[in-house]
Amino acid sequence: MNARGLDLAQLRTFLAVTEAGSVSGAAERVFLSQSSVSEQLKKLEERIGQPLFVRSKQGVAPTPAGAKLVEHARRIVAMCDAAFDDMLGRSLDGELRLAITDYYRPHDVAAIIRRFASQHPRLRLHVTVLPSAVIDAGAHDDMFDIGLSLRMVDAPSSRANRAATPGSAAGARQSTVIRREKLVWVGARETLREHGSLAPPWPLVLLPSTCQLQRYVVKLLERARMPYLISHSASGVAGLQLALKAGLGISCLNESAIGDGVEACPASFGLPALPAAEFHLLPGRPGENPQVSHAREALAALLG
DNA sequence: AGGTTGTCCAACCGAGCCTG
DNA sequence: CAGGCTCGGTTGGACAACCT
Repeated sequence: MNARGLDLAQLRTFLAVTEAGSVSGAAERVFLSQSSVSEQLKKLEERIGQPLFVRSKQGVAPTPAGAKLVEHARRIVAMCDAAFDDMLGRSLDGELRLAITDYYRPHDVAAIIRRFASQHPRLRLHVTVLPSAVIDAGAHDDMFDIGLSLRMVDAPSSRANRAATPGSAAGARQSTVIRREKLVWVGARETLREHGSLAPPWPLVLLPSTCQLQRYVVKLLERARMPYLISHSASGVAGLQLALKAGLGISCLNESAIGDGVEACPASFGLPALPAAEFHLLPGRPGENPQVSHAREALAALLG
């Protein structure tokens, strides 16, 4: 190791700790033991000459020095990865069109895409937010290069996809499940706590019927013979979150899309049980540019 | 010059301990 | 009890010394 400067492995571990919020969580990410991560942090702190994290039983939080180092570390690691890919002839350039559902980790997705873009500075990234049904339907068109859609685990389209065998017309290539989350009924925290219960008909905050999750919710309530009224229609998940927070009604969201001021409805409401949701990275089209295939692999590593 | 051996040291791990 | 730290043992890479 150099007598001066920063060690790349330690910086990667440092970033993993920052992102995981704990030493043990970071250990899983970087495939080391908790003690090894702790020792690497200690060495990095000794080298820098000041503590980078405040330790507690809830995990770790960056000190001002730690927060300062995060930005440097991200740039250094991204530049290193980009240089490595470039030397292997895997550097991405040109235009890449990404279609993504807005249910996917709304609070993190911008940072993930920014990190992807910084790893591939020559890439011109074009991101479009679309309903999952549109993304799935466009899988065979030339609307986008890489698609990320949401599917309910017990929904027929999902089952069909899972059952697809290589060589079959519809599912010659399998999509990749990159994340699985619970779906939950949600409403404004204040409304739920103040009233304790809501009376039917259930006021629903929904997206347009092009959203398969919202169609699913309506079908579920109708099947359970639970009266509802659509109290607010939003154009996207961000609008849905605002309407929920304002107490305009209840809706169904995946865990990572639950925003501030919104929380799960209590079981006492008796709302129907919801399935899990999966985020699918659509497979490449036949004859796809190898660069797009590589971009898909790189994105899958970041999106998980 | 190239191969083998011995030594050093950094990195890792698991166990046990500490702390709030 | 969960999460982090410390310690002792193990492993593997780097390097010098030695041998063929």
